[in-house]
Amino acid sequence: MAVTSKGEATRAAIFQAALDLFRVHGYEATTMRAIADRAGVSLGSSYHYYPSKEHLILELYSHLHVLHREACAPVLAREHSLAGRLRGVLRAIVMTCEPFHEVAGSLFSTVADPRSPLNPFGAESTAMRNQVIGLYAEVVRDSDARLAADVAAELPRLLWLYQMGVLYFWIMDGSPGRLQTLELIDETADLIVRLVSLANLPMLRQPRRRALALVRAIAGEPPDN
Amino acid sequence: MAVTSKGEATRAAIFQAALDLFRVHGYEATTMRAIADRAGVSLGSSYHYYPSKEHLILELYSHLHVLHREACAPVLAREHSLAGRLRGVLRAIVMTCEPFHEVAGSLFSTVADPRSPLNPFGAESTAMRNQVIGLYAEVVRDSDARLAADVAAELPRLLWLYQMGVLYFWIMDGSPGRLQTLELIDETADLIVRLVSLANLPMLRQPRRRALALVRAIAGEPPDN
DNA sequence: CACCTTAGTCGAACACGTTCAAAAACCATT
DNA sequence: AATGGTTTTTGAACGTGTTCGACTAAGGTG
Repeated sequence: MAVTSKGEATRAAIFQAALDLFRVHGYEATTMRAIADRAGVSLGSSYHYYPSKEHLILELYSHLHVLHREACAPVLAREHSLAGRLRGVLRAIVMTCEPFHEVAGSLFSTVADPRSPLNPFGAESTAMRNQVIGLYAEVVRDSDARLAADVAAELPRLLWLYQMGVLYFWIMDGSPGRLQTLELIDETADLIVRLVSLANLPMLRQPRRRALALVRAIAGEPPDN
Repeated sequence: MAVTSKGEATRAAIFQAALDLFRVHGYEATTMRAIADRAGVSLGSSYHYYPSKEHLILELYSHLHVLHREACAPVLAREHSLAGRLRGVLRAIVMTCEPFHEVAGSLFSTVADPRSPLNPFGAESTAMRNQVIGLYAEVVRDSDARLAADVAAELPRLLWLYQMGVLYFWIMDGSPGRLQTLELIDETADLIVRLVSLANLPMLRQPRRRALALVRAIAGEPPDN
């Protein structure tokens, strides 16, 4: 779509204009005509670089993922408790996405559609999914928590799912300063760590085995990293 | 919106036309003009009865909810174990919605948007939400499971959330006969009952309290039924 | 330099959801 | 029957995302 450096510059200008307008007016109130105007190009040109308005969100999506990894790095280097690492990573994602809170709803509903190539569960986003799961594998691996091997094996995938739940909660969260989301993160991160470390209790052993078997059966080894 | 019986008939015709077209072409590919045409009314009339295209989905929802309640009745009358009742209700919802499986994806992504008036967590769907939560209250109340009072109080709401998770899984499920979803239901229903009945263990008491407090803090008493 | 290919640009036109003011049909009351 | 108010219906607009065919600019090739 953008082959020459001139094309690349135009593409960047369109994305930047969209970003600015999204921030100020939100996603829906921002028209493609306004984006084109601000970028100094014609309406048609915008569609030369981005096949649809939603594709501008997609660009934002990968943009945010990079920022998130950067935001995570310090806390992952510093913190060693599993709960602390989890909290840190989740807080980081909320902070990173905060400027786009209003846009996030549209992003989510776009991506939630099973037919969307960007659906987090779909085949086409395996790479991105594995990156995020890999992040949580790192969260688990370098923590000082002592976990059973079978739990440790499936935990990253489950934490990835957990992150998606938290993000959806955040999208819906209208509380000032997004305090509800922060409370949710603090409480659930703690709860998860507590439950995971209790998983060795004799009484929990059988449910744990079946639960993990279910996760394996569904998420399957085939598309594994 | 529909005061006279004639109005009621028109409203029904529009809904029926929408249903037919949704089934065949899906939600997005169905235009309001096509619906109006098929119903034999003008475009404007459709908007007299349904403020927006999305409101047709809402009607479909309550339509399906009625069918679901009917499909549930036998198993709820017969079955007394909590796990059996849960399984029954969830299988029933999957069966009921099956004719709309292909459409469900676009419906979901439309409804998942926080700005949509149909968002399940939003204010406008409180009535529908409480109906479903009420169904799960019935599932819990008339079962022979012995639950702590605090757990029993929050469980219906949590089961409603669980149902939404299962439904999203079902939407994504492309397996023949939807067998994966059925397996998920069987396993998780069992797992939930097991965990809930273990909630009285001394070691689980404190996490349980905090978890329930969190649910209360977030779902809140204010918009309670 | 002339030519050709391709990337980039443009803006008019289209389709669809939605709005609105006015017409028509309907119904109760006089 | 006539009147007045309410419900229902209509179709022409409007705004917006998207498409498309044509034009321009740039760069390589003989």
